[in-house]
Amino acid sequence: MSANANRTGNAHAITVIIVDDDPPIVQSLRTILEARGTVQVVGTSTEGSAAADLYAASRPDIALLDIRMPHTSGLAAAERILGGDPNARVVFLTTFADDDYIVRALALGARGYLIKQDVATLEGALRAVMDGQIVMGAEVSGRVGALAGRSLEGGSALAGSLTEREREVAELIAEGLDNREMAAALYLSEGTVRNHISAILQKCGLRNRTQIAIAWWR
Amino acid sequence: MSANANRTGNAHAITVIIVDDDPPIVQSLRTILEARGTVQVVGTSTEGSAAADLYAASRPDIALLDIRMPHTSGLAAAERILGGDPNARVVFLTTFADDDYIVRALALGARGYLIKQDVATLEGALRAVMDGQIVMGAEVSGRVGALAGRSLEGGSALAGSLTEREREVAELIAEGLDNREMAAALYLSEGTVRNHISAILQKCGLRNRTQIAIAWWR
DNA sequence: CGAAAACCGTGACATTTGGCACTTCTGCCG
DNA sequence: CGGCAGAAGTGCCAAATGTCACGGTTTTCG
Repeated sequence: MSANANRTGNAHAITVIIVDDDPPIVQSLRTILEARGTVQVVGTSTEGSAAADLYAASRPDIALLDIRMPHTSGLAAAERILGGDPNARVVFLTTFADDDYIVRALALGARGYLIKQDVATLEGALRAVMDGQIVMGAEVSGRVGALAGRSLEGGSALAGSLTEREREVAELIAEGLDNREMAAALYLSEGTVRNHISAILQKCGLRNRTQIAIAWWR
Repeated sequence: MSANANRTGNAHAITVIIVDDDPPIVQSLRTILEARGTVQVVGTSTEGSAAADLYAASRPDIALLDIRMPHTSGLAAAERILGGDPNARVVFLTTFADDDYIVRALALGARGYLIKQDVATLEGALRAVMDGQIVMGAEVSGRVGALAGRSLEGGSALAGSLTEREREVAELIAEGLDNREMAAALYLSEGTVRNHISAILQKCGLRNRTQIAIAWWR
């Protein structure tokens, strides 16, 4: 609202193409991106196989590609686009964090790997991409961090700053116990177990017990 | 939907601290960042060892750390900051693509890895970080792609009798998604996702989603 | 000493989850 | 053709989970 004040004198709108197999998504993305007038959608398609041609024809600043599509995946489409123009700015859109895809996406030379859902942050991300940065959605961070950690060594993102009790609770979660069982196993009340879990989630930046188990078995 | 909307404080002035061993750089960064009034530098230091205390004292939205410093490196400083607050937004600054560090930076949970030189793009990058994105300078991208090791394995310790859809759901559970996120990811209703989960639990003799995640990762 | 942190507990509360019943649509097999 | 299984959906319900705000104890450390 009060944000007005176009920061950069960069008056010209960012041109993009959108390729996503789901028509409603294409439409809503277009509407949202064009709302402020700083992004202009110069082409759309629901077919991955059409992406490269669409790119060649419209030469947008950025190509937004859904990574999961029926026939031609976003990765294949990106490969063809980048084959034709190695300086193309390809940004992938994904509905969830898939670390297998993100590695391949980055290897291909993608400039972004964003989460479709949080649409409010899309425009800012595209602007950063125009500035030459590479942008990844927050939900992907965990997976990238885990990947990076894996490629180094076992850096337990979990064990970090947990207290002894919290570590015990985390271990039991990783064994598949529910709160009642943990309370029995540790001679605690169920409420206390819950408090420990809340502390673990807060400290580790996780959202639920399943993610604790995943982090434990990295 | 990011879960870290916590105490973001709202709004328009992003508060940052700057830690860099070179005083002129600190000064010029401060000047440039504050020029527009959208970023407020609430603390600076030329000593990596002081970073964690400075962070704890000023609680900025973002900590900007030089990655190469004489005594305490930016990585060590970040470790201490993130140890105290796992949701801290740590952004590294580097003089040029020093890709050796990026892997460790990402493993630590850094939100950004930017090139000091192109200062004009800094503010936009910080804004994207505030939106929950992770931002990397373009020069760094190559190394991340090289992380492409083997992220290929996909667990199937799960009973083989699962249908395709059920397998997909199991995989997303193992990624840590909740029902709402899975529904969005698979274009299903939340109710249907639950039905699939019930089927998985029944078929595999498990009792909750956490056990599905554990089984998936062995 | 006094402050801080770990630890244990309670109770209220909202949200998430899992189970169950029942319907619809599709493609496939005998 | 009928029957069946997978997939998708709805609605309802109870249990499990996570958060918050407390109060209490003990230990650690400056």
